[in-house]
Amino acid sequence: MAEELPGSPPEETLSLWKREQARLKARVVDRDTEAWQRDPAFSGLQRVGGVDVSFVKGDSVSACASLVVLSYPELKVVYEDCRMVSLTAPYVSGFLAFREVPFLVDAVRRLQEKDPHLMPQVLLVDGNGVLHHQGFGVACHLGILIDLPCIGVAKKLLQVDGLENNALHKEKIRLLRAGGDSFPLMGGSGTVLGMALKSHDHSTKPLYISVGHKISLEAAVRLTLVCCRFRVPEPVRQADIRSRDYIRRTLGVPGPPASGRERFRNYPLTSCCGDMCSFTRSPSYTLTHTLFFHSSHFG
DNA sequence: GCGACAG
DNA sequence: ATCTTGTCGC
Repeated sequence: MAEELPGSPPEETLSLWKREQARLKARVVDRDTEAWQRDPAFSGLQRVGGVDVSFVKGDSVSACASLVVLSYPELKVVYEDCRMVSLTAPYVSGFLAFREVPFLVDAVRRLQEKDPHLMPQVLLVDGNGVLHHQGFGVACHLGILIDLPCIGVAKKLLQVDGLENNALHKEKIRLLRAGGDSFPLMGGSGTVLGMALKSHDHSTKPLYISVGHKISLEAAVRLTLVCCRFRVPEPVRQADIRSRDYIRRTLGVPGPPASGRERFRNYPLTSCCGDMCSFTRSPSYTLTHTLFFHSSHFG
């Protein structure tokens, strides 16, 4: 049975979360640390990872966390890990990591134990890096916890530090001509927090790229671009597709194939997900994740 | 009451 | 995030 998730955490919890973000933020490295990152052709780069969490319709707790690893430059999937999980924290803008990151860390840990030679050299994360309220989005958070280069790839502009999706911003987007065109996202302090990137010649909406950990913004944008067959870079796109498929296979098609709108009529989700989840976490999300964070570092 | 709101 | 079918276009 799925636990109830509060609509919004108490102010005290948000305060703890902010303090944790501030503490971990000091460890972020926003420059290139690997040789391949400075190479014009990324020679030396062989594996790029992508992570995502997809949700079960009508259930705020059940989700599928996925990690995929793609070969570079072929962009073929060489590793996939999908897992049903029970989320313990609600979604709060600015605190996405506290909802999703524990399960992503678990996935990376499983890879480390099962196929360490397939460990990606960089991870593309669905969400922001330093382009964030506290300068510490989910891509930074994950990067710090697993000590791997991470890139924040957001599909919508997070309006922080004076950044606004206003008429001027939309005009700048309109002026992006070809795939690869971009413009900097300057925060109020004059710092470049990220880049708006047209990832495809015929894509209207840009991607919002920011540094997660152990990579420069320039390399992050350049790598994202070479991973794009479509608007969303292939590692993130494959993680998304496969996690959604996993949910469909697991919860959506228990019986003979039905047709039309008959297929996904509110199946009893809770019965099956209890068995699927090997993680049973504390019902309270107040301190659980913070404690979990301390105990997780390797590599 | 109104706008904002990564996933 | 998710709800949604076909359809127009390269």
